[in-house]
Amino acid sequence: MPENSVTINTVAQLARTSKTTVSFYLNGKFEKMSEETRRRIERAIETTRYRPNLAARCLNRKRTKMAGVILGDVANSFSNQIVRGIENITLQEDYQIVLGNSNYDSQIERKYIERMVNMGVDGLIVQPTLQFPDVGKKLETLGVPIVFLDSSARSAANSRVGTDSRTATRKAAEACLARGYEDFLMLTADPGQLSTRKDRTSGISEVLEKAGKTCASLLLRSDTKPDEIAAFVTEHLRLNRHTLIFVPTCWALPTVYLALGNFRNLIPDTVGLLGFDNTEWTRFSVPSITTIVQPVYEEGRTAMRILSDILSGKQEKPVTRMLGCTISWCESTDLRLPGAAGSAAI
Amino acid sequence: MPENSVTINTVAQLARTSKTTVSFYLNGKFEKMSEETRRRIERAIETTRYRPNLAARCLNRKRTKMAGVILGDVANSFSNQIVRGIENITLQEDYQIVLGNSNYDSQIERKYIERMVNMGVDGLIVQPTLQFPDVGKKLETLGVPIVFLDSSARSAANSRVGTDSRTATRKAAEACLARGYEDFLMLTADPGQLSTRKDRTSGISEVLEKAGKTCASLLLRSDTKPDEIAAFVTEHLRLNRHTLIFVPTCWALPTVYLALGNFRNLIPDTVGLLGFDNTEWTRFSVPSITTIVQPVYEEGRTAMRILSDILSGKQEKPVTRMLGCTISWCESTDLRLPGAAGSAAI
DNA sequence: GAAGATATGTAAAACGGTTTACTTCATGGC
DNA sequence: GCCATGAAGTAAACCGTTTTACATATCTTC
Repeated sequence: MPENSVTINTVAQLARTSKTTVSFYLNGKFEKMSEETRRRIERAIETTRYRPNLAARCLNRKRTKMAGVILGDVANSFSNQIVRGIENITLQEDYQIVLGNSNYDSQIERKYIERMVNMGVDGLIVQPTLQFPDVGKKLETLGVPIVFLDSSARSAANSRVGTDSRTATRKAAEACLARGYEDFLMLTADPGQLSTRKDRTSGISEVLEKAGKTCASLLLRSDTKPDEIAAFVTEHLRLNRHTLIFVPTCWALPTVYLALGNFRNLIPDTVGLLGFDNTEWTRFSVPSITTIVQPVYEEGRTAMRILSDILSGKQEKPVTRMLGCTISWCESTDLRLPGAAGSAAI
Repeated sequence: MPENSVTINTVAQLARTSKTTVSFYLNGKFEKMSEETRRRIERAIETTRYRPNLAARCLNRKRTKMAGVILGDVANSFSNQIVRGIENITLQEDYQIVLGNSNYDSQIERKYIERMVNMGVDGLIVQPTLQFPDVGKKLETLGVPIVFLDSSARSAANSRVGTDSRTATRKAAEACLARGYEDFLMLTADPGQLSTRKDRTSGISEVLEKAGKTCASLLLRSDTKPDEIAAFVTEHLRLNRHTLIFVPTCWALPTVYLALGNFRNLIPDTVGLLGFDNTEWTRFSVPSITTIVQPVYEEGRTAMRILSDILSGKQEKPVTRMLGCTISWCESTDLRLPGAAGSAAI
């Protein structure tokens, strides 16, 4: 028998009381209960090893203490820090995480949202796919609060947690200008509708415009080969110098780094490299790579904290919270010119 | 109202039939139903946007289609590949993942196991903490099947999925001997009770014994500083040459790599470096690092496959399945001597 | 045309809790 | 001695499904 056959009735019987009273006990309503009865129930629970069946509880209760978390790819470094952050709060607030992987596919995403709502999650934390905002109208009819990660989609029904990558990018670009880089080259994936991606590029455009400079760029696809990048960069460097290569798309950084093979010895003096999201290898590669760092763990914590506050009634309306980024200065941007070394909050 | 107020009764009413029939429909038992009725139910479900309440379903059904997954640290590269592998199966088999992070703490682990069983998960996949096997006797009374990851704990109640790192280590050591490394140095954390860690070191000892060699070693703690390692290695290299440094503890590899700063130019000619678990940075660092690779994604898939088979009755008894490792040959072991290049299954 | 057999369907009892509405008893005040 | 109050406790309804056991109508078969 997979099911534990000791129910609230078993306990009530053993404690010589009613299941109502046991239920009260379980929910911490001790007022209507004598010291004596309480102890009998306690003993009965202990000897029977009784554990309440959560499904039954969910049935006529509002809350299941489950939080649905739907991410594009649970395996990448963004996601796993997010999950850790969420977990940090759920553990102390007694929630359970139900995990879904949308694989950046809005069909699967929708499927997961439906299933999770049906199984009774109290709320959702979702890193939405591109298409999601279109479905936004349905959010109000969803019935549960939802927190979006890194999305610009607003509605009356959803909270948001994001990072201010625009400011960070601007500061980084300014600092690099100050360090002596004169020319900028952007290697990036098509930002498409993704506002968070646009922020990263617009932050840099803003600075360059102010400095009266322009910025060459190459659009990367997920299947762009290192050779293609290398050719483009070679051609670019034939005409320019003191170039800062900016790679705002974090999954593209390894490919770019590989493509730069022949230029590595030019880093950081002739060519600088600025990426997004530090990982083990950006720190340990030689040269190590300067990156703009999003506070991902904190983002997860914030998202779950918001959800928890909404569910407990502490927070009435949907919230938007933007977190500041950090710049992790490493060897790939010229350290020998004046400027901060190490990590800097902005 | 957070709850969707359209129930099976709403549908039954609209379809002018009984909720029993609707329930049958929902569970695919069409035999007892006229074409006509079926269509009416279909339409009613569609117009009401009815979605069955999973909690109610769980109540008197054996299965909740939830699988509990408890890992030491959901954020590391081992875990997230595991989760991806599990997710790959759950998606097609219609299970939901309920995630827990034990933080390698057996108290938290136990708490999660209890909570998950109470909430009705059909089965568990657990990367057990060291202390867990002691609690092993309780497994039989748990009521749900459990699959252990990378653990030697056997009982009549649990299945296991692991990787054969011993064979892989042996093969790698043999290959390195053949490539000309004469001296071996092991930098490792205390294996303690962890049999999977012991396998990694015993694999190498076996080979060296056969070759009539011994192996110096330094025990690393989680707080060992790079300087300390550097000093030890310097001293060792003063007396030895053609040394292969073997780091079987994957979290220690970056620290060791950092500590080897001054010796990096000696790699791979004078000093070789062999690690465990390839990651982005072991591939992209210069020189890139040869590692023994566990098929982690496949491990996750296998674990969930086993669980699913047990739950569906396809599999009667607990299973143990060991997966073969791979060696990812990179620049840090002398490639210019004869031997395979690239990745090799063993 | 009576006796199954078959097709179609349903009422009611689970499932294991929570919540509501009600009871009983003791106490105190006047 | 009567009423109000509060303390301690419980029976029964309810949550939304599944499942069991039974009902009815139609079709075969002899």
